[in-house]
Amino acid sequence: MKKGERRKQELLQIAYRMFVSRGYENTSVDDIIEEAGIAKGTYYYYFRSKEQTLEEVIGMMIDKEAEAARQILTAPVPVPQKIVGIVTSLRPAPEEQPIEGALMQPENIIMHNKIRQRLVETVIPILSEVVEEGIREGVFSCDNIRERVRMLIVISNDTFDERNYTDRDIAVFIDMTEKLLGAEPGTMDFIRELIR
Amino acid sequence: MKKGERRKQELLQIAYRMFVSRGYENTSVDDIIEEAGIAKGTYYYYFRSKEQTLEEVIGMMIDKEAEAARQILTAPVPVPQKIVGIVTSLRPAPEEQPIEGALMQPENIIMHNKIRQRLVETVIPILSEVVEEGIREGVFSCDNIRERVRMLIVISNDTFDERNYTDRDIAVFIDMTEKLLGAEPGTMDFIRELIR
DNA sequence: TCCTTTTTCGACTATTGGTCGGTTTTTAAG
DNA sequence: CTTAAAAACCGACCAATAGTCGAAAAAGGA
Repeated sequence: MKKGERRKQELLQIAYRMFVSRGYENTSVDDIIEEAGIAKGTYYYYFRSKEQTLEEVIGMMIDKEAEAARQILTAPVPVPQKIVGIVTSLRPAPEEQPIEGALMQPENIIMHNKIRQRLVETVIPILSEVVEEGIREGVFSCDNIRERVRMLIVISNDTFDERNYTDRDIAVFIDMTEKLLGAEPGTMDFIRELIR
Repeated sequence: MKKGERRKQELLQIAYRMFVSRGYENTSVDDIIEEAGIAKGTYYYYFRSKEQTLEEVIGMMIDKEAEAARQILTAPVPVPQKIVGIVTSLRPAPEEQPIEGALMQPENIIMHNKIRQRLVETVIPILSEVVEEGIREGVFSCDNIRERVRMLIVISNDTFDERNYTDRDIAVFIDMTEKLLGAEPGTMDFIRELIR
């Protein structure tokens, strides 16, 4: 009765590895079952479809990211650093599986989008807490926190994810982050150091 | 020698209609050739692949959007209105083919992304001109125009595309647009009227 | 042991994007 | 008009792929 659970975890791990390294589209169910050494029927005993597998794999990833974010939440660092720390941790599995050259960016839009979508929803509340902390401390000053946090995530994603950003992109990002949260000019300048 | 060109345009039109109404993924090459009344070989005489068809279809759409944007560029309306006019025209084929309920949003990520990507590149220069015009007029005041314009497009897309936005989303969007371009508070308030 | 439930198997199906050799139609030159 | 090359077209065929299904093996009690 628990052998099944182990099997499922095993399949999830294999699928995770293959999805991340070769992309969701470029991984066939046959690939997965070959790697796992099982038959087609067994795979579909555990998953309703290939997409459901992706959904569960993403769930795993999200959980990990969220936990990392919550970790930062209680860390003894200044609020602006917390913000940036959480936001920059949103890049899906950067150190995890940077196998090969271009694997997470080009055609893997489906997975990428699904991750981003669910990540946003997960991280908004966490990030909102940090912003509220900053407001209490007087570092930030703004209303509509959740909406602003969402926008922060969006512009961060677009600026840094899968794309060559210039110094000017960074400058605008810093400027807008400060204005988004109502921080004093210069508050977020330290971002420049972190990136490069 | 021009019969071929007509055929190709016809196929492009059919593909466009089907991609938009049923989604790229949910449209098979067989669907297209059946609708067109031609054989498989003929289709592949005109297109290297299904994806190339999508690419060309998107090209058509982009051209239309870009022309509409350029139209607004020379229209006799205040600069802020121009900005909003162009930005809100970016939603791909809203009035064109709103067939069925959820057709452009759910799983059509691939097409959606490709459109967005190429649209951004096309519209940035046009929108930048408008912003420069606004700067000359004294309505706006900012540097790094292209980067800011890009960000404007991004936040606009995220706020209004495929998602339920609240009054607070709009408030934040207006606020950030003004700050992004260095406009006086209130300059962009008219957006509220346009939307609703 | 015997019956039930869980797990596994792999042959089979349907759909899909794409290929290929050959046939018909157009075009234009002689 | 004849004819040969070029353009356009055809549809059978192929390979890959997600997903199905009935049955067989394992595992678990009673």
